[in-house]
Amino acid sequence: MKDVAARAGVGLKTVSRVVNGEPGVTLETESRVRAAIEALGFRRNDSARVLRKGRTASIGLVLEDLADPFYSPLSRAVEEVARANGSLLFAGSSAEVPEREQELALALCARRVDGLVIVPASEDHRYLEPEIAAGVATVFVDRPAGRIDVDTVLTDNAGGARDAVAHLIAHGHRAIGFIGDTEGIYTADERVRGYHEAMASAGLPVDEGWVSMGPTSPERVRSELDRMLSGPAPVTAVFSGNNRVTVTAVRVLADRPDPVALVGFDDFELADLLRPGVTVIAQDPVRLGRTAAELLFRRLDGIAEPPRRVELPGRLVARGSGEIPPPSA
Amino acid sequence: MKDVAARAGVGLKTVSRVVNGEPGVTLETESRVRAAIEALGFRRNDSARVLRKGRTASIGLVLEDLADPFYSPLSRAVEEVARANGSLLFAGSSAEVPEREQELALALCARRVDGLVIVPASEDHRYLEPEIAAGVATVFVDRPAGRIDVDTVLTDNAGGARDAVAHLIAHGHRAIGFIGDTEGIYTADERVRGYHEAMASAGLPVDEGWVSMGPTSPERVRSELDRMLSGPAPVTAVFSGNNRVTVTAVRVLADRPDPVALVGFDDFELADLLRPGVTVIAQDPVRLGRTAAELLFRRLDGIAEPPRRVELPGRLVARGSGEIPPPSA
DNA sequence: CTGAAAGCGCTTACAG
DNA sequence: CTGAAAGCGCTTACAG
Repeated sequence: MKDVAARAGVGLKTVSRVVNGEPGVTLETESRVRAAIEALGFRRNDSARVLRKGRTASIGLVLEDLADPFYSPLSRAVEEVARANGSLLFAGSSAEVPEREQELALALCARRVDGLVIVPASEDHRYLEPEIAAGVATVFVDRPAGRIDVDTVLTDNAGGARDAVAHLIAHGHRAIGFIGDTEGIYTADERVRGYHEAMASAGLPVDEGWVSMGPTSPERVRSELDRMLSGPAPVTAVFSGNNRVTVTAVRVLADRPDPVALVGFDDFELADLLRPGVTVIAQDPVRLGRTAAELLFRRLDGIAEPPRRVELPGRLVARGSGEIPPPSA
Repeated sequence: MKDVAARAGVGLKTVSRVVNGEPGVTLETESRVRAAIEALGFRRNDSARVLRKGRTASIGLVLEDLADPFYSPLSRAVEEVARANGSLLFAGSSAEVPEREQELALALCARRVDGLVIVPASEDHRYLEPEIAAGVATVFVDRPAGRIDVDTVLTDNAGGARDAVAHLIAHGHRAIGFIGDTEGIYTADERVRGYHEAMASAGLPVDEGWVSMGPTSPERVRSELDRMLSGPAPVTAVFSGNNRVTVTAVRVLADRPDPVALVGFDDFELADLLRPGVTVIAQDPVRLGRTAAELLFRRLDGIAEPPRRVELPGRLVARGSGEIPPPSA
């Protein structure tokens, strides 16, 4: 910038004015400056700009896995809102490792992102308190924050799970299995809670072998399903706790001679093309992401109100697999 | 930092040393500095650091759509390599709009990203020349750059398309339709080229109604398929040009009374669970992303060699739909 | 082991 | 309409 000013024979401030399109520069001066910029291949350095201005016009997104079919539309929605607000997006995957979430979030804060959208992997977010106090707008999405009070956007997981299980009960099932994600993950805990509530409110007992929480690896899901479907108190229907479990469940059930009812949490592409179509509780990842990002930019616009908690409903989509009656019926 | 130094009663440089874990500080001094950092809630500002150091330890990724099931694993792979190299990732979607690609890429350069991984939406990338000259490492992936010579990582699209069509020919088909993406998109053009080459090398004529290029919207794909399957020279097999076309094609063919052979470019989840399973030419988006990012960091490590062009093979995965014989056979 | 000075490339507040 | 000075928060190169 100094070189440009020298070459154009003007002051630094004048170059700054031209680069930023500010008024108060003669057309002739401006064209001289532009020529110098061109000749020198000048490119403004936004880092220096940031240092003076405070705002970086960038936000950070920390989630579990950028490649997950549930989170990638959520990311895209956050990106769109950022774009509409003139911001760029940093994105990082925690891979469900608490230390990695923290490392990412703090690295983004050190870059002075204006705000942070977080799908947490950890349970204690007090490490963010100094950042929030320093003005970093923060919104949690899909799962709540731990030990701090911030804006949060969630799906009604327990409600969705209740609907799923009630649907199976309405179709005549009494022995219903649940295969969920690892205990401690908020959504997993909420969904198993919804399962128990629905069974209880229908007056149905739950055999201890019917509920299985753990990693969503195909191996585990397959063996747990096989166990539930045979054994002393076999289930006649299965509620799968998320999209990855559902995909494996579909594979396993396809190999069995008798049809078994299935409802999955989370929708997925082609669910309607399988035979039978897969009945699901659909979340709306785009709306989750959009709502979270909009909340973030409201804060950045200076809206000061107590932290909000927004809960979006799940939606039951019946496609066939959830309407299969129990064998005896 | 100044405040911390004052409070600890040391020089600025000593604070810097403690913050950066550099040697040459007494344990006692260090603990005094740490206490001051704690008390003042000090957070290092990386923007200032960047201003001095040159490197920002961040790279940018510009692609078509972060939520696309093909690009989201590619993004994740780029992110992993960035992480392994201590870099953060900016990610942005061009939505196939050339101006948006350019706007994003230049905004990232203004933030002084160290490097750029680009899935281009435009055909002329000379706008990047000043940036590249200024030291921004740049790698193109999935589609080549236009009018500049840079590192590029591609799938062998024409080769994959030839394999797909040859496979259908080997199963007895002579009237084979192709539904591709919009003309002008590199991968679309390469795949239609492969289609024609395979037909030609088998000595088969191509009816002009058998090839259709355009948007991948379900409406267009459906109407074009219906047209190709009826009319004067109906096809007995279809080669679909990408994952979105394939998904619609599966839906359309499922509604038809007679089985029609189908091979799709790009693999997709659950392709094996459909009846029949869908035969595809599988690309490896993770490997594309990883290779591109590794090439980028090689450049950042100072490797100076002529731009490289890496081409990864596609892989035919036979699952049933591509092995359906023509009706007369 | 420690620190004062200069500077990275911009913008802000002010004066002309 | 234009510019010189100060400063954003760090690091570099040097001296003690």
